[in-house]
Order: sequence, then C-alpha cells, then structure tokens
Amino acid sequence: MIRRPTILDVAARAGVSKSTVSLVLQGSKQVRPETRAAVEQAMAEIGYVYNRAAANLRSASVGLVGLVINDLRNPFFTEFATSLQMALAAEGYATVIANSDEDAELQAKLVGSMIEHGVSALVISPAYGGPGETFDQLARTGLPVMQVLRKMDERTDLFPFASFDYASGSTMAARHLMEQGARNIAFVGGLPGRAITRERKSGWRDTLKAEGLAEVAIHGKSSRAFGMQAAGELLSDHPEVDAAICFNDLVALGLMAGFARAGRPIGAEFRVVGFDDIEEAQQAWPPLSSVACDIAGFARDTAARLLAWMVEGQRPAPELRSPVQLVPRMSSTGIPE
Amino acid sequence: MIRRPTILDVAARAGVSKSTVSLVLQGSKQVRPETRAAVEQAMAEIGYVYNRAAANLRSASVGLVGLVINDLRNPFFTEFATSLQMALAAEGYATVIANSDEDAELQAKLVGSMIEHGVSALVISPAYGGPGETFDQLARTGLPVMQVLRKMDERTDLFPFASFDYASGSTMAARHLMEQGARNIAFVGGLPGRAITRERKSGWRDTLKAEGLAEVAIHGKSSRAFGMQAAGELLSDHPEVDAAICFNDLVALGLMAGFARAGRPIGAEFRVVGFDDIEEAQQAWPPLSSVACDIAGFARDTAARLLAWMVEGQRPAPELRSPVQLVPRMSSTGIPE
DNA sequence: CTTAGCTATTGGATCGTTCCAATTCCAGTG
DNA sequence: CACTGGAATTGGAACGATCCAATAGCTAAG
Repeated sequence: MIRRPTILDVAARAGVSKSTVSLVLQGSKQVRPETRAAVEQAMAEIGYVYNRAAANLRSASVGLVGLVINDLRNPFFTEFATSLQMALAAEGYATVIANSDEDAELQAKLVGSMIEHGVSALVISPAYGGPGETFDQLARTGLPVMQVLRKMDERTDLFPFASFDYASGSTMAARHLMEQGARNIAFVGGLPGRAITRERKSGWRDTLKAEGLAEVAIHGKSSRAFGMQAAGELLSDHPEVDAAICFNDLVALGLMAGFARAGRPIGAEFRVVGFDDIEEAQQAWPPLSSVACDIAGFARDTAARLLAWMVEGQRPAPELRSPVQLVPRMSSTGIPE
Repeated sequence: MIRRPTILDVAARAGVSKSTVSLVLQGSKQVRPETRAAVEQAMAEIGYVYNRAAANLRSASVGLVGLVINDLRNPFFTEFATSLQMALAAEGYATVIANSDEDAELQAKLVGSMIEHGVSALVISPAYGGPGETFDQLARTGLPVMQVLRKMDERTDLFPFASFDYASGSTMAARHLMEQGARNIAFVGGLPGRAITRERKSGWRDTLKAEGLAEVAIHGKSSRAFGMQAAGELLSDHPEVDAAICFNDLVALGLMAGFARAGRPIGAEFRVVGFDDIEEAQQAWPPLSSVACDIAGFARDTAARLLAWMVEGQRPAPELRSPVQLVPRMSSTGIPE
C-alpha cells in the first residue's frame, strides 16, 4: 500500500510551502483566496487526508471527548450518548463512546485507552465497584471529567456530578398516585444501598411516612425481566398493594407485562408509574406514566458545561440537578388517550 | 497546567535511555528484568501516561477501529455495537462508536473524522442516500472497511458485506404461520425499495405466491410508532388478515400494542412474527415470536473477519450471510409459556 | 526613487514516540 | 590476556503536522 500523502505533497503540487498548506487547513484568513483555492484543489487531486495524530502531537488539544457508559444497552443511556455526541459534534468535537457493561475493570481499561488516545475531556456514568484508584489517577491528569446520571461509589467528590432531581420526581409520582386513589404504593426495582435508588425512593418514602402508610419495596436489577418477576411477587405476596412506583421504565414495562400475563389490567385497578420516560413508555399499552427526564436537553447542557470547562477553564458546580416532570398516562390514570 | 511527563522524563528518572523505556512500553523481552522493573517504577512515580498520538505518528497502526451505525437507538444495533466493541477489546483494539442517525451528511463527517483520527479499519451500517463519493474516497484510502447489516444503496460492491440470511428467515416465518392455521398473512413495516425490505419480504412473498394467496403489505418506518399505526390500518382496512410478519421486532411490538389498545388479543386470533429477536421480545406480553439473529455471535464473527483482514491482509468474501432461526412464542402459537 | 508598513508566505525547530544501526557490556574461550 | 559473540542498551533520524520568527511582495507615503 502506498504512503498517504502529507502536507508536503500538497505543498509541492500547489507550488507553495508546507506552512501555507497548514494555514489553509486551519482556516486562517491570512492566505490569499487564490492561494487557498490552489491548495484546496491540490488536496482534492492527490486525495489528501488530514493526519490528526501528527497535528495533536504539536498542539495539545485534540477535539476528542470520551464517553464511558455503564450500560449502553439501556435505551435511556443510549439516548444520552447519542444526544451528547450530536451536541458535541455541532461544536466540532468528536466523541468516543464506550460501554463498560457494569464491569469496573473494563471501565478502567477503557478510561486508560481514552486518555492514551488523547481525549481532552471525559464524561462518565460509572460502573459500581472496582478500584477507586482509577479515578485518583484520572483526577491527577487534570482532565475535565464529569460524572453523570450516576455517582461513583468511592471518591464521589473528585469530579462534578450532574443528574436529575429524582427526589422531587419521586414525590410527584407518590402524590399523583395518591390523588388517583391509590393507598398502598409499592416501590419496585433498584439495587438496595445505591445512591440513585435512595434518591428515587426518597419522595415515595417521605410521602408514605407523612400519611402513615406501609412501605413495600422489592429491590432488584433494573431490567424488564426483574419487573416481570416482581409482578408475580406482588400479586402473590402483597395483594393489598394497588400501585407501584418503579425504579425505571424498563422495570415498569416488565411489571406491566407480568400483570398482563396474569390477566390483571393496569390502569384503574393497579396503577404504575416509571422513571425516565423512554420513548417506549408512550407506545406501550397501556401507555406508561413516567417521571420524564429530558435526557436530550440534559445531554445538551452537559455538552455546554463540558465545553465551558474545556475551553474557558470554568469548572462546573460540584453537583447539578436538572428538573424532572411527571407525565401522567393511562397506566396511572386509567383513562385511555 | 504542567506538562505531561514523556518517556524522556521516565528515562531520566530510571537512569536509562529513552529507547529502553520505549522497549519496556512495547513489552520487548530484550530488556533485563531489573531494568524493566526500574523503568516501570519510574513511570508509576511520575505518573507517566502513554501518548498514543506520538506513537502512531511513527508507526502506522493505531489499534483503533471505527464503527458507524445508522441508528444506535435501535436495540438491535446497540447490541451489535456493544458486542463488537467487546470482541475487539479482547484483542486489544479500541472501538470508536458513532451514530449517524440516518443522516448521510453526518455519516460522511463521522467517517472523515474517524479516518483523521487514524482508525485502522471501519465497520459501517450505512445510512441511506447521500453522496456516494464519500465511499469512493473511503475506498481510495485502502482501509479495511466492512458494511454490515445493511448494504449502502450506491456503490454496493466497494466493500465486503456481512449480514443475516433474512430470506430464509422470511420463509420460515411464513411457513410457520401457515402451519399454525393462518391464511391471510400481511407484511408490515420496512421502507419500500430497500434491499433489506426486499430480503425480509422475499420468503413471505414466495410462500404466498406458491399457495396463491393475496399479498397485503403496509410499508413504513421501522419504528414502534409505525407498528401501532399499522395496527389501526389492518383492523379497519384489512379485517380478513389473520397474521403478520413484521419488518422487525419494534414494529411487531408496536403492532401488538395497537391490537391491545383495540382490545384485540394476539396469539390464536391474530398471529405475529417479528425479526431480530431483541431481548424485549421474550419479555413482552404475549411473548413475541421472532426470527432470531444471533447478533452477539455475528459481532464476534465480524470482529474476527476484520482482524484477519487488518492483520493478515485477508479480505473477506464480498457477501457473507449468517444463518437465522425462528423462535416461536405465544404471539404466533397462542400457547402461553 | 526610497522606504515605512502592511499582508502573504516561508524555513526551521518542535511535539513524543518508534525504528534502526551502532555501541557497550559481559561471560566464555583459546 | 586478547578476542568473540550474543544480549542489553543507546543515540539519532524519522513520522506529519503546528508554531514562530523571519522574509518577500506590495502599496502608499515621503
């Protein structure tokens, strides 16, 4: 295979110096329009492709942002990842998306690989567990790093954290269910002890406590399969429960599928609210009420904050909470749309 | 911010030359164990991080593979992307995942950006339309490029293509539905004219033709929303239809939701088969029959083929088809599991 | 006609690695 | 003790861009 052409080849062909070609590449307005045109034509003719590695070697910044996600298969995270990528692309930054698959070791490798590739910032929704030293090391690089949607369980204060105001969402969901007439509201899903589980439960717990109601909570993985399993558990062990707030929409959808399987309708008899308001929520039957997190907007905000940090050195506040919104649908109101 | 340490700093600290440090980095067994240890300690002490950009500048290969996906939000593609990433990670390659969001222009930009970043190979599930010259240019780079799951609509023969044997899957689905007693089988979803739509329809069409049955096809976007809409259309305009093969599981799930909304049960009265067998298919209610594509296995095969190409220069066959399998579930058999 | 003051262009040094040929080291041999 | 040969180590060139200070080209003023 032949050598890829360099700016020297372009320069020779266009009859200018390499420096001029470099200026053209950088879009400097120093160069005369005719010269620029000649250079551009030469580039097109010999099929020149920019070598970013070489450029970065000399001039620090790479215009590359790393994104490490604990579970890219979860549509909520997929949506975040793609939205962030687009927001950053609009500003001329490329994004490297990687999936740690909840594997802390893999996560450490991915982060390392990204740093080696010279990312100028990192956004991470961390996997739990694993050596916290990964993060110490990361902090020592001085790179802008934001943890989003999930706080790491060690060294939580190393990097600014941005997420949603889940606690209010939880309160809204509980109040809404009680207004609809529900009395025994269970909480389903979420691994116990995790910060995010605590947050998403807190409003529910406070509301129930204020009313002196019993608290039924079934914890587990945040998957559709678990929701289905929990449905069985609720139906057999807690027949008095007449509503559920689910850790996320996947659990809620699984729960609804479980009820459907048992021939029990969702809506007026048993009310369900989820978290995240993924696209599927409104297309399920019955449509699923959910605490909506404007994830695309959140991704844009994250991009803006990250850019402010990278470009102007403006480190964001240590903790940021974006507002959430309850979207009532048939699964909690019983009213078809 | 202070300068990142280089191998020169490491060398100074360890009391060796930069060349020795470089050898250690490359894991050469030329260096004496004691020397290696000293170098490694020095690296740890001053917090050295490898600069891949500089390394790549000198020695072509980057160990970076680009992956461009037309719709990363589709769980099928998400699964493929994450599986491919893991398969490549196991071989020491990093993967850059990008989502073109069916935007050919964005796709061109992403491909360009990846080449600039020096990927040593590219896997692409192309968006439709857009300037075919992007691909000509890509072909001219001589990089190993594989198109997967979808053929680009121009210059289809530029790069090897790997996908599933959808035509057989379609035949299996049609035969299965007829064995279950269905007579009027509709095809729902898929944009008309697209190669993949043709493939997924072909077996259905042939089977119906052989039996002299009428063909009802409703084409449209491959989304849950479209499936829901199509359900209404089927119920009002084609009451004789008693089964449907859907372009993919998302459409099928939308269709089932639409039927549920109308109070029409899925299973014995109306049978549905989807394509892709996404995780949700078995967790939906009723569980969705689907033509299963072992996407994780496919991703592994793709990784292996790509590596053979990259490392040994072994270009894969121009067209590869992985086998598919029909997974009958309640949505087509009517039998609860 | 010279020259100041621009603008447009240029050559050389530089970034942090790898590669290569050359050198040093050292134990073993005659 | 000189010499040999292999292992371990080394210095310098190279990769392809950017950056900077210097220079060439040009216009308008003196």
